[in-house]
Amino acid sequence: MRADAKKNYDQLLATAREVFTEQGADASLRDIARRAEVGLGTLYRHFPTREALLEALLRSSFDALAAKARELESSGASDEALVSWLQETIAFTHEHRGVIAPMMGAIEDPESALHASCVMLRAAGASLLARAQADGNARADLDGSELFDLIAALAWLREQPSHAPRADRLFSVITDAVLVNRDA
Amino acid sequence: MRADAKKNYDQLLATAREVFTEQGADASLRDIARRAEVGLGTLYRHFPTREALLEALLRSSFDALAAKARELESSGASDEALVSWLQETIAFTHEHRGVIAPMMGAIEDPESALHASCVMLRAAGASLLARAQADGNARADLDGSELFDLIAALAWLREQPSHAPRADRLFSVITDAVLVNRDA
DNA sequence: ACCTGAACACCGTTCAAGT
DNA sequence: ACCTGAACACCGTTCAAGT
Repeated sequence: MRADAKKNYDQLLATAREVFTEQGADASLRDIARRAEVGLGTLYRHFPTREALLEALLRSSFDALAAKARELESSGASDEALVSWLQETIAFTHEHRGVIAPMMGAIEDPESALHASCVMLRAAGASLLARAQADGNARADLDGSELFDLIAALAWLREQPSHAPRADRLFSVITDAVLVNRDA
Repeated sequence: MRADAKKNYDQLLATAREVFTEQGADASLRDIARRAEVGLGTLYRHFPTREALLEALLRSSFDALAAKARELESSGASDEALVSWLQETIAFTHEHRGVIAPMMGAIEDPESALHASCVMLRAAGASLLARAQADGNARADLDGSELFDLIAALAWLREQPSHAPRADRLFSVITDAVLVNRDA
């Protein structure tokens, strides 16, 4: 990449991070180009879709969540491992308001720039779920897609201001539904 | 209301119903005015906000859901009553794609035209939940707001195309979480 | 090889001018 | 009393013209 191109690329990413943090992942791309002091066409060539920009911005976070899952797989209790990972994943989406809707769109669209990351995330969750199920700690009749749906639902809820005071409560209601209640 | 005003009002509502059904509750208001063959200003005077238009369109459905809840309250099993009502409520939102987000925004915003309907819906669910709790059929540590959150989460999931094949499964996972599992 | 911004086709919302 | 649509301030996306 030419030096000036690289500079624009980096500047766009840094500005996108700022603007998405302020306004959510559906912020105006025009505004990002403007604040990055870069032509609108430059943004579109580096990042042909909003998903491509999100992917470049969030790739390392996706990787970190996948790494965390691998790490947790060889940790103590399989149910606690699953719950911690769910918590971290929800926290990640919460830090990036508006990202769960494109992720949900991307998971079954191989053309989306977010597809691979979402599939990886679903697989990471599926592994932790499988271990918990093998231990008898999680409902046997759930799969990775359903876990991903539950994550998405919780993530979307957390984006709703009216839901905020109940976010932690609902998280535990849903995780209770995933885990086998060993006190029963 | 003057006769011509009434005619425009009705025409707008009928067209909005069509367009929202085709494109979801976030469809273009301009498009609705155009297809209703009415000036854009006329739409805005009759319905100052998108919420006002949705409210006029859906009021009877909200009333029907509240009536259904009252009816179910004096029916057989309290757990089955709650589940049927949840099912009908989710089906309603599914018929009106895009409506759950403004509803979630309206529930804590008294200025929203959808506020009263949403509060009514939450109260209707809360009644059925309270009866199921009194019978020992539902988790005691849930309230109407949390039930509304769960409804919203399921409704949002159902709007996601990728989720479609798992909609019924996830519904039962969530209702299992609400109901006390009497086989345990 | 890369950048720019005008151009196009849309929005939501307001409001002066009309009937 | 009500209606209309131009006007304004935005979008996303493309692409001819520049360096």
